[in-house]
Amino acid sequence: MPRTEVFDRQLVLDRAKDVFWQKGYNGTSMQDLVDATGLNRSSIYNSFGNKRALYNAALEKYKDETDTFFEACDCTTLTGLQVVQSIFSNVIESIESDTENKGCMVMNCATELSGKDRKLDKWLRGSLDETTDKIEEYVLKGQKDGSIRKDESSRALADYLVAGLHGLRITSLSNKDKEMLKGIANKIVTSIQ
Amino acid sequence: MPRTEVFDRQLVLDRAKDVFWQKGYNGTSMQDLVDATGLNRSSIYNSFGNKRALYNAALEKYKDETDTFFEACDCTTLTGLQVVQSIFSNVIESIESDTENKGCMVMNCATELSGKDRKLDKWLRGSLDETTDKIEEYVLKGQKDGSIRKDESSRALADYLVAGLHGLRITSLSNKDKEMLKGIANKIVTSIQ
DNA sequence: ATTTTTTTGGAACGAACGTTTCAATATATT
DNA sequence: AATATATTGAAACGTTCGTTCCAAAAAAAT
Repeated sequence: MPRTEVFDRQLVLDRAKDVFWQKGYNGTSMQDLVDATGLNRSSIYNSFGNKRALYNAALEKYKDETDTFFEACDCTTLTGLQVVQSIFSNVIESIESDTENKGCMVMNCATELSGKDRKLDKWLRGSLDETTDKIEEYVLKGQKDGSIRKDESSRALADYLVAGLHGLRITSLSNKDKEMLKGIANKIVTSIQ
Repeated sequence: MPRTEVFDRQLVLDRAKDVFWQKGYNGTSMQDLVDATGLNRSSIYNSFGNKRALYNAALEKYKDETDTFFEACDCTTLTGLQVVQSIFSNVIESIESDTENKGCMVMNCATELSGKDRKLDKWLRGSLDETTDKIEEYVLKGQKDGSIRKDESSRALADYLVAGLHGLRITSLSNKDKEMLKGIANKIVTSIQ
């Protein structure tokens, strides 16, 4: 009996994600979202709740895609170290192609909104933990195959690598010199060998 | 002949800085600034121009204070490595005392506004270069006194250290576990020896 | 003390904000 | 085809936005 939504929910979320990603939460207006998604205001409110709920959904989608991105770097034929290396070089490539300087949406979220919303803070912490878990897997793999040093705990090395990825991304917002970025990444990766 | 300003310009800038630092540029309203500074709207516009000009002035003040903070870590009796170590431990202490999760105002600025304003982008790049210059001084000092490795260029090591500081700060927005942060910092510092 | 110049207080500006309302529309089900 | 139900379009909601205006107030210079 109901009339069904005429739009592609994932596509709309994707468009909303892009706007929030580029402009930030406070920098994005409802009108921006109407323009970007092509949806009417009512449809947005009816289908997603409000601005914040749409932001959360867009952020979640971003996170899912990042996870997929990371997983794509894993490959059974690679050593743990090589997986880590490929993550860093893929991040550098995505930095290079980020001509609008959007950066990482989760990091943007953390700098803009952390400490203001308990639930979001929890989400951010969970997101960081999940990313660290994923990286730790590759570290463990490397420690088993001998490509990564065993004198430091896999967790400590993963924490270090994740912080390194963060540092790389933030630095790249102000300086996109590829050789410099590759130098930083190389130094990070080398120090877990 | 003119009537003079009755407020302490530096104090007002300091209050404005705190608000922008905590809420971000887009998250701060003119009313917030009126409330925080105690100045009338007219006085703000008359003395600082507009919201953006006040933000720029507050950001500049923040940067100056950060530079002073870094310089305070330098001391003729310390080796270059020890200076770097003290910078990292001081940053961790300032992270610990940042209960509101304000983070670093320059990094907040970069994630929120980079890629949107040519002049600000240039400022951000200049700020990063200056910080890197400062750190490079300490690296050079360490390379001379033998506390820091000489097989890598002082610039490359400085780039790496600055990225590490960035990574540490971003990570701390989601996870304030001091032992973890100290572990990351220690690993960064160790890898320049 | 008067003049000159700038800052101040407070109201007001139009525009944009996030959100709500409601009638019109469209579609699965009956 | 008729009915029931959810989604749309468009206008409007009250609020807040950044900014401007202008008269009143104040202080240095005459």
